[in-house]
Amino acid sequence: MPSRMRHSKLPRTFYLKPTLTIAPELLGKYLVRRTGRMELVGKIVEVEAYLGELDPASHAYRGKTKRNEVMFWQGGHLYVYFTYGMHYCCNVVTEEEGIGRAVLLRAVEPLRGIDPMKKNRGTTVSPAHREDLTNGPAKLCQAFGITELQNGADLLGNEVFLTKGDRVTAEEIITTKRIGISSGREKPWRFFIKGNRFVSKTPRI
DNA sequence: CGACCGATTGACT
DNA sequence: GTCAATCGGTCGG
Repeated sequence: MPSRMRHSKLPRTFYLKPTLTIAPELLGKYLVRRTGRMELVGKIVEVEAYLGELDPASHAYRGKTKRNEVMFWQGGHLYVYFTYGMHYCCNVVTEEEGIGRAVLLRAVEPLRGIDPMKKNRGTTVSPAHREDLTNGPAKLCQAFGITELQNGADLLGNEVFLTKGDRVTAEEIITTKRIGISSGREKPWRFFIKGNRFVSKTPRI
């Protein structure tokens, strides 16, 4: 595929579909982060869907609050939250305005800007293990310089956005239960690319 | 207001 | 395998 196709920004309509349709479609898409002259790019390899009022594990389960209000914006915005007193995680907001649903980005494969990603992650990252840069939701936010300042960012803007990326076939997609939650455990709403070494570690169930 | 805990990570036994 | 870090959100009193 020509590079200009892979790097064409996803349109608003992509984000307005049902969340469980969008989640697996996000696999293979490129996450692009621009800061000044720097451009960081990673291919999305693992995601989880959070279905608002239908989902006790979702921040939006009990309705809109100051913290989760971005989840209720129109699809195609970035919802960033702070957790464990030290980590940020980012989500792609989905569906129409007023519906509190989103897809958590759990892991990406670094494609461009590896050195600045290493710098953002700090010296604890071994150079021998490139996957340690972005194989977890908080790791990828740190590597991409995503913080509360990017909460509410429009994915049709130029600060952070998604592009068409690489084609991923249905046969390459594995569906499992979600990770690290205490309610809604049974829902098979985690999706990742089979065999990709940048997928986060799966704990025993 | 106090207590509990989290869509995690990294260090350590 | 276990566990501390570290603080905002949430809920009960």
